[in-house]
Amino acid sequence: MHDIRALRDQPDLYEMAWAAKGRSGASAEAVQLDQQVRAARSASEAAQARRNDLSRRIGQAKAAKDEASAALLFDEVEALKAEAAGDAERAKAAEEALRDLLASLPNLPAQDVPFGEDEAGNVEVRRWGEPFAIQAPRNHADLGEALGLMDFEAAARMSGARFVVLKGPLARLERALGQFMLDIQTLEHGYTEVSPPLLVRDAAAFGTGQLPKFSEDLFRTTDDRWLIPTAEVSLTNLVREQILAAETLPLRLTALTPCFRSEAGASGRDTRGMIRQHQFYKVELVSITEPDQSDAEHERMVSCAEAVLKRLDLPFRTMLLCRGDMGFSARRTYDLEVWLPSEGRYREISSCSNCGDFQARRMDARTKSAGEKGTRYVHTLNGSGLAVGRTLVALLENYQDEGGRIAIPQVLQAYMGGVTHIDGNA
RNA sequence: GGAGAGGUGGCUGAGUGGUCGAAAGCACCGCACUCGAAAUGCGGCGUACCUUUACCGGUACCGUGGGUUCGAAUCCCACCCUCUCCGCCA
Repeated sequence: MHDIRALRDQPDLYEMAWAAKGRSGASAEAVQLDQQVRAARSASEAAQARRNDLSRRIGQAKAAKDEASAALLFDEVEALKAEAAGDAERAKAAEEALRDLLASLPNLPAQDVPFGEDEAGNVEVRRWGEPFAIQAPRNHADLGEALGLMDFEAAARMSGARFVVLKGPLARLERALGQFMLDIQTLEHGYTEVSPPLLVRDAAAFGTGQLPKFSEDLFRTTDDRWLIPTAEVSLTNLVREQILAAETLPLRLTALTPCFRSEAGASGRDTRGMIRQHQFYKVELVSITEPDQSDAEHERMVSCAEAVLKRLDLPFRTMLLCRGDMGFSARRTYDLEVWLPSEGRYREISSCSNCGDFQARRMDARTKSAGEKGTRYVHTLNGSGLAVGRTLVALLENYQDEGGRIAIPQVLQAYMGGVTHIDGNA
């Protein structure tokens, strides 16, 4: 959601950002609607003020048993009614139109976000690790199926495409990864573990920016809730409609949850394997900060996500997304991309965004300092730390040997009951 | 799922059609008293938007959205939420 006053002050700034996202003219439209809103509202309020005054005098006349004066005032009010109703209706219509428009417009990128249309415009910030030399690397789906521990067909029989069944040590590896990541974020990075609802209402999905524009990406329940596409929704909405004491910030929250995505616009993409599923586990990181702290928190969050890949010794690079490739709610986003030998390229495994006050406005989440008079909107940040399914993919592919065995990184072995390799006979 | 009770300002809580943005108490802030503190006394103390250099002023808000009325915290309807009891259930 956007601050209409800020927009009023600098319409060009907004126009530039929105034009780049195909919403050219939206800024001018909002300014115009805003003028309509305020004109109609002023007229409506003036009429209402007169009506309130007359009603008050009717009350006084009645109290004084002066029925004649009351009758005169009645007529006066009656005459006002039609006029006032028209103004009120116009004000309401314009307000709704403005609200709907503003709710549909994406966040503005931060100053330092590079220009660019799409993925190609992203900027590599740093790179860590060297891709392993693997002879004729097999992809994770082939490896998993050959091991007899990954079954897409069984999943398809009961659930359809974009689901998978993991078995035995592979199922355990998924669990191990989740626990491992959660332990790092809670024990080492100070995030508080949360076990949140996976079903949320409209208002929550609106708060983080999934609604109203992206409902087709979500699954809907029969009682009109939404399955969360990421724990970002649940964790961020923890502070909705709250006024947080400044000294309690930053809030650092993490959760390991399933995520559900319809992948409506992705038909044909990544159809084979576990890269793009309707359901996957993810460890999510969310920070709630004071406005001037969010940029520093963002860098910190990225390093918290990177730490997991480093610990697993998986080569990755960190990308600063360009304007065209950023999501709806973000003002700056870093993606972590892990090396996938079978594809010979880096693929997204984490996305860390600073949303500024964009989500906070939609949720009405504010902060207040001790001596301070008013309140300010908090800043919200979210990041994957990491996507468990894709990390499993990366592990399989990067740790395979010629025989199709998978080595378990040392840091995970404790979580795997001491298992050092997965070879299918386990 | 059935039956019932209830949602009022930071908190407790009064208010069943007219000057109610809302009593009172607590909390908080200022002043007085005091060497200081406590106690006491006096005063102040909601939010958002509009207008204004400022002062003043206006509008809205008593869970949410509609409705009745000249006028709604108060009456009517729908919904949301909380609590109690019963039923069912991991």
